[in-house]
Amino acid sequence: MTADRYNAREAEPRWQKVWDERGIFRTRNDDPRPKYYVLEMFPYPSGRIHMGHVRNYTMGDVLARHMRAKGYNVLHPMGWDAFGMPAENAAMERKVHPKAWTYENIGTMKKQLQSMGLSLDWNRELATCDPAYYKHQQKMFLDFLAAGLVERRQSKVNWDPVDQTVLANEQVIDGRGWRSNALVEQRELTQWFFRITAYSEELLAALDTLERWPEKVRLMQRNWIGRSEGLLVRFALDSATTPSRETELKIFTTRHDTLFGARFMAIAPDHPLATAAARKDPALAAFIAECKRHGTAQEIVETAEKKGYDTGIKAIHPFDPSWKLPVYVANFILMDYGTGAIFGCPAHDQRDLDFVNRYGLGVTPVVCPADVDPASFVVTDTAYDGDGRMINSRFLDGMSVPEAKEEVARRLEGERRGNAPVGERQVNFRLRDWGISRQRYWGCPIPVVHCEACGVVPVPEKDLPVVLPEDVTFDRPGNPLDRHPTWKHVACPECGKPARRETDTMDTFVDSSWYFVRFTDPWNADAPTDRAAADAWLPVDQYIGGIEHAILHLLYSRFFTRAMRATRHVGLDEPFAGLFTQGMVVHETYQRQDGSYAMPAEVKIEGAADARRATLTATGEEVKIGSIEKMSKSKRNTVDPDDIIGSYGADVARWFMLSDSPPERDVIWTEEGVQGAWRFVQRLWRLVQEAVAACGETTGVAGDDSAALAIRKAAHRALANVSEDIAKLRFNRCVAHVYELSNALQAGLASAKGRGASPDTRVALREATEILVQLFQPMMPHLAEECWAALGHDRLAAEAPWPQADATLLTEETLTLPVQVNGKKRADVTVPRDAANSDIEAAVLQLDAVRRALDGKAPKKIIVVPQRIVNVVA
RNA sequence: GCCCCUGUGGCGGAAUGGUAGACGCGCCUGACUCAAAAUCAGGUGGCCGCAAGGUCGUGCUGGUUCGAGUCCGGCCAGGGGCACCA
Repeated sequence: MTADRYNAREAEPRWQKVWDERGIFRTRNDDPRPKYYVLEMFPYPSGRIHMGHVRNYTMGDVLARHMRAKGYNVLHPMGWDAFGMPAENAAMERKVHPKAWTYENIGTMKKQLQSMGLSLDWNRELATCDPAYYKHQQKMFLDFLAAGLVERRQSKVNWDPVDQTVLANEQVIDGRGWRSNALVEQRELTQWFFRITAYSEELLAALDTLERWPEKVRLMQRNWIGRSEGLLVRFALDSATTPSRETELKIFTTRHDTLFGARFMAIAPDHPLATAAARKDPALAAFIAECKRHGTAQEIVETAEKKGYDTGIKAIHPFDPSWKLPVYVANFILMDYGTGAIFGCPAHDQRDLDFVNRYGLGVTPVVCPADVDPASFVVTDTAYDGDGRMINSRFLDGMSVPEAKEEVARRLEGERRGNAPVGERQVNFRLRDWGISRQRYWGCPIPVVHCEACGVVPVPEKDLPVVLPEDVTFDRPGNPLDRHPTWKHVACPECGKPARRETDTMDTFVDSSWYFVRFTDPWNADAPTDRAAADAWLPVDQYIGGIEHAILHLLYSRFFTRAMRATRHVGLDEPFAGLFTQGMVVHETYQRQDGSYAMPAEVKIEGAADARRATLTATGEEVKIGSIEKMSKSKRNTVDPDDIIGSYGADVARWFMLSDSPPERDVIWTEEGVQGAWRFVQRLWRLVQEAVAACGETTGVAGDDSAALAIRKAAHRALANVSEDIAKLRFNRCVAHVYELSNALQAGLASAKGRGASPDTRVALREATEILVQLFQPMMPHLAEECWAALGHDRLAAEAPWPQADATLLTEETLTLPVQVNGKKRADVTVPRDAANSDIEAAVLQLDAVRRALDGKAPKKIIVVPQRIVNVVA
């Protein structure tokens, strides 16, 4: 064998240059072909790309190249999610300006992405930290403000009392600030909010229309929005016990059927009634302060031990004026949800039960399961939240849960106190408005001015963008914009008197909530969008990214698109018609004796299976092979894409990322896997050269010589399978089909060599080779160009139209059906494709295995599933 | 704590409710070679059997079905999200 090795290092940059020079991935908005918009979540420019990016962008690229071959005008852009905290952290730690750091990272990462051979239209590149981008974001903020979609109000933040700064949840570790180590407190600030809750109902309902979204993402969003139908109940307060003149406590409940099981009331630590009561009760004030002494993360609140403080206030049961319930301040009640107050029914809610067990408040079960005797039904440690009949509930006794809910709602609606009904049916959402204020420098400035005389004044459009000042310092914590000597001082746009700029910047989720729209006309200096371009390109046909964005980024983008519609920047509601969430890239970990981690590149692996051991290449020290985890800097189990591309080539990295694991699941990066991919690249190259040698420049249509027919069938079956699987993003199966075809082609070539190929076979072999190259072109585009050129083509493989599978080659004349007896496979039967069921049954009854099983008796039943299986029930 | 997902050979995985293990990795045998690597050909879930074949087998457990990896109930284990990481 004299075949050359395929030299990826030489070939890949060569083909990348050809693609670039011919501009074949540049997309025009006036192209008349049908559009297809494929987008991968744009990266944060953290420094270098990681394997997760390689996986994500390879998947999108396969789809983009495939759709291009299918004749679509494909939009496949790339940009940078360039604002965010890491740039400020770098500034503090390494004394480098966030802007310089960010753009340097972008430069590095762009080069890395380009070395992957992605079919991107780099002409549309954008960075969210560019004033040319955020100018339009500021304009939309003002439009949203005018449309009533922006509000300003108080909300809680994590406050570091030592650094005097606001902390992200990520910066709070075990309740302490990450730099100062001080105990974090909750603090109220006035902040800007986008009124996403104005669209709660719509965002929920429209989930049903997102048919090409994973069901689990829709479910997660549904739960996040959290619509619940319940009852608002106004409990009267015993005036003798209230701190000042409070007369009632409003609660929201979805379990009004259990009102007779009530044992206590609970209010949030920041509920106004709690604040009022604390003014007269120092111990309560201390308890509330204690509750605020941890961060704002919900996880912390809900996993904390359930604690309460009895305020001494009594609430009066709405159905019994003589029944008084104690009002507790409790650490597990959230002011953000409902009214920040509940009634506690321990028998049917686990949290309430834990609470009464701690404070000895007792339990009354009011819903009895169907199969339990009401007289003996008790609840002690486990609350019962199932269905049943009402007990211990006076006029509700004997009713079902829904009947009881209806009866309670009806009675309390009809009863009035003051001039309002005691009960009111209400739909409540868990979804909260989106707080976008950040007390940070490296973000999009919020374009408003605070004037003592005029209040909050929007920056006039002609003055946009409000540009970040560059002369800032990071020697101290806190917001550099706020302490900048001149930037915030500005004349009020309305009255001209000295005023102050807003120094908060926007949440970086705002930046990523509309970049996909901007890509449709990124050159537009006058407006955020060109309506014609945006409406023609959107929605994104296929969006691909990590599952970690299942809720926030995707929900915010859905809201933002609606807000842009309301302010006439786009004409649609849903930005992403198809969504795919890919899994993570994971790798083994290696740990030294001293517990520190070693990187895969530093380690040598020997042996197999149980005998595998790892040693440090440099010193020979043995390291422990640890669990497989998400690639991360802290575990040092990362593999640098540059190293892989440098030694094996981009095609190998791409191929391995697509092989084996289903794209929605995690993929384990292994050295063996990469080498397997590399060997396959070489094998394909040899195969194509052999095929060229065997078939020459043969063209024409193959006849049905039996060898030729077998090859053609294999090729067209692979073609049909790959076409179907790419469309469904089942790339691991595409890989398997390419392997199958190359196996079939290799066998075909070997026997053709032995016997001397007929003209028909030569034509079939050439056709199969061309199909093979086209099938892997989206996945390994450089190798495909090299092979395509070797096959004598002048045009690029990237520009070749997708071949059409010949349907007549996909069906067989006879079928071999498995035969089961009582559900267990015992034999096969081969029948003509269109055999009648009765003929199949007759053939099956002749089989030895079936006769043995029936032992002379007639079968009870024969089930023939056409084209599938036969089951004989003996 | 709440919400969501996943669990199949030695390993990654395949399987519209219809032959469990496609395809790959690894391993074994053979060819080529002085030898090794590379490459090529064949084999490869466990147990019993010379074989034909049988039998067990998709985290555990119960159910629906002619038939369950797939559907339903209960559990166990691992992972993702929880509103200021992106």
